[in-house]
Amino acid sequence: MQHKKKKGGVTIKDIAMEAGISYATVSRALNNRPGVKKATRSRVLEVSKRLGYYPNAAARSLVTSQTRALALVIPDITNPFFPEVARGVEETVSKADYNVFLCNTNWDGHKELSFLALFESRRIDGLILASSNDDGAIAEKFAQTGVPLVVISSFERDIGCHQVIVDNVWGGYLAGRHLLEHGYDRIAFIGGLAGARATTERFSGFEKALAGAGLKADPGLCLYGSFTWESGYRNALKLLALERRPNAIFAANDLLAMGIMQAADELGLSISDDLALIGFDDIGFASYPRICLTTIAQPKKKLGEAAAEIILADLGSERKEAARKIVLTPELVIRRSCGCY
Amino acid sequence: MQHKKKKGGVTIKDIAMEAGISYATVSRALNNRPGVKKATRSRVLEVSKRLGYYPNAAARSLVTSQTRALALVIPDITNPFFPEVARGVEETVSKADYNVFLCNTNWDGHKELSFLALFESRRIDGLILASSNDDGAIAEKFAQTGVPLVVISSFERDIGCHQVIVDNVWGGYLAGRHLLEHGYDRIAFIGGLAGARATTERFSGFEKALAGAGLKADPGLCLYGSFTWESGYRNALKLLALERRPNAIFAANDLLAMGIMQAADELGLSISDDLALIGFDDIGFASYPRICLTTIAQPKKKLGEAAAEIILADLGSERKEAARKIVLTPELVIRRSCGCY
DNA sequence: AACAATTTTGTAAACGTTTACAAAACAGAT
DNA sequence: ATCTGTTTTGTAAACGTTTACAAAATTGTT
Repeated sequence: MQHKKKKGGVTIKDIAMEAGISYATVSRALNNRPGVKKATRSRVLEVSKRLGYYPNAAARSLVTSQTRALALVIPDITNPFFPEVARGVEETVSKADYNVFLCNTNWDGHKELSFLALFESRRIDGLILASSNDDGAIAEKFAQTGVPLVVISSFERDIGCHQVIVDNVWGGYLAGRHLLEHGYDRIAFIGGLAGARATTERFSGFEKALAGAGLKADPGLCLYGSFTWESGYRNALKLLALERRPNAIFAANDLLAMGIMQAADELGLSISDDLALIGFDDIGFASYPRICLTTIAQPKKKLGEAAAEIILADLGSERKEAARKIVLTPELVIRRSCGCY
Repeated sequence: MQHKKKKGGVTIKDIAMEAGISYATVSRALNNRPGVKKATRSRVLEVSKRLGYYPNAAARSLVTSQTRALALVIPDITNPFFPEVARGVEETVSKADYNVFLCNTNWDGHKELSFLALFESRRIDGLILASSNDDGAIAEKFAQTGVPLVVISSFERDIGCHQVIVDNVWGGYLAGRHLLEHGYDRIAFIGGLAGARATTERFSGFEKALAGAGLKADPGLCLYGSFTWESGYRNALKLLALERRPNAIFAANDLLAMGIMQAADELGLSISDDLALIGFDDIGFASYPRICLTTIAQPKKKLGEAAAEIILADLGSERKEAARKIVLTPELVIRRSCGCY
């Protein structure tokens, strides 16, 4: 008859007992603290290995008040963009022995906010936030917790925390300019969430490009919804049913673009011949031959890595770090959908 | 001049002080333990809210020896199959106030094993494992830790832990049978990792279907690699360069199938007319109009949910639960790629 | 008003670490 | 052998909870 719970594993005291020394010394040996005799240290190491000792993270946290855990908040694990970012984060921080709680919000501000309790309770050491909410209210709440925070989305007002973003305006500009160069005169814009920075910034770059050509965006050709392909599909259907339908569309992300493709396909319209299309993100599937989506590529993994490095640096330093802001530059990658070939 | 670290937040003692009672009572009130006066309880709640109290998870873990943290190990966060599973897990366990560490192994057995230290150290309460390694060696090591473990992949030998799997053999059979019904006589198989259960089981179902028609799988038409689309692409290229090339292919997952499509496209071969194709998983993109991949659909989210529920049940019960095994049934979903339309 | 029974509260120990400080062991010099 | 200085080790407190047990307060009964 065995107990279900081993009720705690091997502790530092067991090692001390076995090695015939005090547990303070064991702690020192295990943590490579100075002032412990070589012979003792190796004996401790030997015993600890033999007994199968693993330090109890909770106990350690309690006294050091750091958990070596981070949280990464993303709005949609189902959008290939975010797993890529997550990978960048995870790989970087794991090298420094940090682990990450992946928090998926499903674009739900309430759920996002509800993670606050998690962070507070678990006393995570740092937080990387890709907010679904763009007025910065939630981010500000997170910032108030005092843990190092880096946001990988931008906000209207300055939150005063680290920031790693890609230059959405520039990306939008690139897209607009490229479409213009092709001579399209009725260029539509399909955004994600209305008011979301990813939408508005990309749009403003797009507008800038139009302005450069002496044009203005036609409000009737600018539709919004959410960052899903269903939304792109529905809005494209509307746009393409128009009397004078657009001959080019800039989509605020690739998922939207794929929805647009779908709509065009169904209507028998040829993407690139009848309708030029540019997306944003460069998710893996964009390069797929059957898709060949021209898009504004974001350095996804890099984004995660940069955010992780900032957190790590902040965690490593004693003083409070000044808020850093890193702006990554997106690039136009030309495939078929824009009608270039 | 402010200190960087707040060095611990509001504690139970602060509340006790403020409310003028002992901290044991505060603890009881906060945890809804019986035997605390209604008035006291509400006062505690009020004070705790006013002070912004969050229980310290580490301290709590230390005494209760449970962390309310689970780990989910997956081999490839970049394969849309797994985020879907992850979502099922996360949504289910979060309702019971558990959080999850997402551990991505990149199909690397070493990395997978290295997570062991994490689990031991963090004393996670439970573990859901989609192993990249199929002989069960790693899973067995995980099982030895004594924490409730549910694997969502199958192994050659019986590991003696909970298991939630989909019937790969049946899935393979469905695929083979469907292809056979179409009259294809040279059916190839492109697997993922050779020897991986996902590969071998799906293949064995496929063989069974062939056998039912008095046929045998042609070893020359069965290629292996990894579960990525690049691998599918490369192997398809080989297959399609054959003198007597196959007229149908069963791919062990959708990513592979998409690679195969790509190869066919490049060679000017029509999927469905010149080459029938069936995948496995039913990732989101399979239903995309430009893909229209006929595939064996796995209940991805369900898989995660079921695994999570088992863990939760195990965690909830006092005695050691008998190992449960849940087998989910995959389904054939017919789209274009198999030549049905 | 006193007692028993019950409800509510408080005290203290425990969980497994880290770390300041004190104590002991050792080395080298006399 | 003794002393000094250094290295190594040990003791004890602390981190923030939970919880068994003891103590106190409250209630009901007579």
